[in-house]
Amino acid sequence: MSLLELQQTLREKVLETAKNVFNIELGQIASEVPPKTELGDLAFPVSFELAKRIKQETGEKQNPRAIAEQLKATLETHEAVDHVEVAGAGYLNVFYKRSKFLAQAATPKTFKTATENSPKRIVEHTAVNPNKAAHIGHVRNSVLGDTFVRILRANGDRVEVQNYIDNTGVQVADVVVAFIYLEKMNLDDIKRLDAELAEKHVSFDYYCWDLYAKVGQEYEKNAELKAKRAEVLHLIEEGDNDTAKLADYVATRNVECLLKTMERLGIRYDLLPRESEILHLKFWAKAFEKMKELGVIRFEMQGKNAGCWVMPFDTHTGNEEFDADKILVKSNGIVTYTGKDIAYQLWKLGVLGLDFNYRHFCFYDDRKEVWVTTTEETLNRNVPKFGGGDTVYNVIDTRQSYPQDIVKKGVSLVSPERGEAASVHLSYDMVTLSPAAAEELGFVLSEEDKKKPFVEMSGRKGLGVKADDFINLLDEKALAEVEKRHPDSSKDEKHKIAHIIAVGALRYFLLKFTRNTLIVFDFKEALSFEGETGCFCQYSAVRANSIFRKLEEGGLGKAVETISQNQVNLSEVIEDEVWALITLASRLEETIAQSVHAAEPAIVAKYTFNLAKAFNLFYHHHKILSEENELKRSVLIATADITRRTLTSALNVLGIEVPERM
RNA sequence: GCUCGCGUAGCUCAGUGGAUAGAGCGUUUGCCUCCGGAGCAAAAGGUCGCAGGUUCGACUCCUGCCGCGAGUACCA
Repeated sequence: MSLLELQQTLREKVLETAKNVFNIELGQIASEVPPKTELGDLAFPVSFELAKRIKQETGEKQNPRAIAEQLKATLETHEAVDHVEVAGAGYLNVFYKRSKFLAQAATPKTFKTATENSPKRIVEHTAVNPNKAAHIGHVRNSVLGDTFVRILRANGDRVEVQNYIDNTGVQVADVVVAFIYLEKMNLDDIKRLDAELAEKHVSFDYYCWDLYAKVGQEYEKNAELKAKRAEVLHLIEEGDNDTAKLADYVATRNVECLLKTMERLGIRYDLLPRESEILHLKFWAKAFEKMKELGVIRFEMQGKNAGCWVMPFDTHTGNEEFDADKILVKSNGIVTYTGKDIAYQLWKLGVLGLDFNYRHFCFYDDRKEVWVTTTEETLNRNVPKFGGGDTVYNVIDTRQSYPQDIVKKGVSLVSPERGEAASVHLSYDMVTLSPAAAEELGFVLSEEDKKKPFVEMSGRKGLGVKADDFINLLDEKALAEVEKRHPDSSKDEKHKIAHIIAVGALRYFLLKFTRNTLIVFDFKEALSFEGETGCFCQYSAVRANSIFRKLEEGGLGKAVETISQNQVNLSEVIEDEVWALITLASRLEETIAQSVHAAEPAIVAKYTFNLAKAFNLFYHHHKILSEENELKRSVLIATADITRRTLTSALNVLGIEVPERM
């Protein structure tokens, strides 16, 4: 029986007793982990609630402690429970049978795995405009999304990962304007440039990063150039012309670069849905039709929105300056981004009534395939079934909460049976720079900016820490540390270890903050390998593993056997501190469930760190291999094994590997 | 104006209505006769923005206020 199941059984026992003894239907009751091991393993603060209910229903006043005493007996009948104590004003504290618990935990367990019938979750994340290199703010999105994907999988769900490519938007148009009018290049020139850059080991997306910043500055002083943007955008949207072909090349190359960057962090995708297909396959027309039919949107005959199709939004109150309704189709007949997004979301949920066509985009090194949408009918019959999620999670920053609310509402009006709950905006706050960090990067700040607590990163200004630059910095720093400790390892080995550490540092740094915390990026903190870091967690696991390298052959098996044969005697040997570690290490499954429920990856990150910390404490207090009492030694070995397995699993859920040594 | 988020130790942040509010960093002081010091231990540090309310019990829920941020485009 898993810990979760045990908790549920005990909860039900309490409910049952409340009904039988006091004739009270409690519905849901809370259980909690007591603040200290000495206080037990599971607590029910249920007697307070019961006392109130009894008074309400019978007028009889009962002491919560007396109520707890009566509940105590039934819980103690459970085979996994050692004893129950009534504490404080009426807490019901349950103590598990330590030996039985340990014997069971000593056998390795795996996560639930998804089957074809498991609910399908679609997670859309990354969605960097394909016109430049990704910066650290984009990485927060991807790491959050990717980690949530891993959390869902560990929870036994079926997951599809999408990275939306806005290949026909203004940001791509800006870079295309720059190529054509500033650099005076055509498609062949760009291809030549691309080859030259490759020789110089300059990434195409880095070149575009600078170009994008350059065109942003040019717009400021050149109105004529800025006018080109609308013209270029129109040509790109229309498709089937030289400008659109050039734009497609630029966007595709940037996507290729992006996928490489993300692969360095262990982040992968199943499908790249592109805006160009949403346009050309007329997804919007279909959604528009449905929305009109169902009366979800209305055509404004008068007022300032005359000639537009709008969706009423009643939770906001408008005034002269701001409108409460959201325009989906402009008076010139052009659909807004939010409109297109509703169509895309309907497709993700499988209720649009249209589908994309798909073609191969690329393979990862292990031959896992990435697909991209296309307009042409595909001959390939082995295309996976994309879309049609039971739940769709959109990882998008919090500034887009309003349009996301509109999308959610629009979709639920078109498909009430799916409702608003099927669309989840997994929102998060920005990664910004401290003014000092921005100046460190060589940016000249205005006096106004200098006074601010943080400066927003801006691709348009070229202000930001590029993802690859930062990963390189972490790689270098980690390599220097590895050199110090393992000068004799091979060069490949050292690089490999350094990179695992670098990825751990970056991912953990971005995951330890809860989603709605604004991160002010600090180089020193983000580059740290000490304290609450990924490295700390990896280090604990590596040390745990090194115990088992030194343990005699078959030592672990022998320890487990000793434990299962001596269950009765174990209780004396399992002291509180060791027991605290065993129970903590048994809570990964529960933590993952919580994390899914709250859509909050930071919960798993915090858990992992706490487990690593608890292991270090254990490690310093016990000499495991030299322990002379065989029974105690077995307990220590089993505890270390449970911990390292859980720690490794938890880190993997965070997308962090455990190196052989470090 | 309205909507949403935030305000907790010097700094950066955790904290499903429950027991004495916790970490990391920083500061001070200890710990390698070793299964790895990228570590461990101890000390100092708090009016949980303010004021009411609900509750047996509030950092947590409700109301009002103060401060900060974001959104509120016929941009994407």
